[in-house]
Amino acid sequence: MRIVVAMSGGVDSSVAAALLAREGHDVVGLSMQLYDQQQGEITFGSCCTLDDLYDARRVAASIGIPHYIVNFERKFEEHVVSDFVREYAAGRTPIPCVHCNGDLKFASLVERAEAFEAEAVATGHYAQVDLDEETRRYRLKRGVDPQKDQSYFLFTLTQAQLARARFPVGALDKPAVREEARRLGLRVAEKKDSQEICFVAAGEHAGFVGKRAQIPGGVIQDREGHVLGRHEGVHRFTIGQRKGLGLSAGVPLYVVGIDADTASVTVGSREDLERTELTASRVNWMSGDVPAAPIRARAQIRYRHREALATITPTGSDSVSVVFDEPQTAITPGQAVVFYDRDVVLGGGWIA
RNA sequence: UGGGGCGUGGCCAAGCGGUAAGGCGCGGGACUUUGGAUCCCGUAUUCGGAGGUUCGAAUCCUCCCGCCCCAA
Repeated sequence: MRIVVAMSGGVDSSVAAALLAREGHDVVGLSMQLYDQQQGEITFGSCCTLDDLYDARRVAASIGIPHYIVNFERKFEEHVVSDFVREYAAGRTPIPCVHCNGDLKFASLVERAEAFEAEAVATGHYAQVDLDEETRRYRLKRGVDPQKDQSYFLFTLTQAQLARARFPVGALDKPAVREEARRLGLRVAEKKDSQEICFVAAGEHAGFVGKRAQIPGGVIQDREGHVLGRHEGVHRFTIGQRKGLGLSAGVPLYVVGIDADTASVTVGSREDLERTELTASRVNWMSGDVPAAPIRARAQIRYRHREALATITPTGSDSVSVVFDEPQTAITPGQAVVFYDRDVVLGGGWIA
């Protein structure tokens, strides 16, 4: 079977490609060029740089598969970067990785795959897919390694995309992946895990957004409306944030509310961050139909959040109301809420 | 200028004769394919200023400076 592998230049996708090749598949490596490497405008983050493309190329060569670099600069700008800026400007906190996965890797890349007459698209995500024999639906499941599971970032995938998706490292844990990389002699075996937003250097995202959007400053207030200080734009904050407020009080202060319309940021105590309910829109019930009645499931409100039991009530074809059994800390608009039945992703949506 | 109170690191604050707690903030690290959180480490040779008492003072005394409250 011909399979296209999205190679980022990291260990995971490198091993994914190697495993598929070893299984005898006709593997084609594709790497996405996401931004013009020549323009000094972007301060580079930790992945998808020229060095990473080079690593991907070298890995492809060493495992004996063809490798191509596809130019996704425009798509990346359209789907990932512009959304990132728009969301922050609106006082929400975006997850660029979800768009990168859904809109690029599993949408645009699938199109490219067709040009290569490939039947499937593989990535280095820690997630699993299988076909539910009863419903004849594809199911997205958590990766075997609970520490590295990335199913949360894949909740927008459709049945058509799942049908073609392959996650070769999803059945392994990270140490096993590194071990495999070492065994294969891959140059990226000890490469550091990617982290943080790939197109923005650590700690620079506020500056990045500020350069692309005019965002007014405003006040920082407590829950009673007392002005405690000023800030230079709502894009510098997210719900639950503690650092960078420039305020001191007897107890740590956290951002508990952001209002882009009035450019105000509200702070409060840690307890003030707790909420039991949320609503989500653009919900993708990826493995089934919209439930006819409220369901009990576990909901995860951020990557690395321990999923919590909740009652999920559909309020429309793609909207839901979620009520947790226990209060959750820092439910943040712009982040995703993903529903799980054990390790199976039922669906997910965007927190309003 | 009658009475009272206070001035300790960026903020708050303990200490009240024995050689500067703690919290917040800030910096660094760990963790992490979003942001945030969390955890660990660091952060005043010095206590508004100048004298004095004392073996020894942020702590006692004197004067000065600056705030605040009450009364007129």
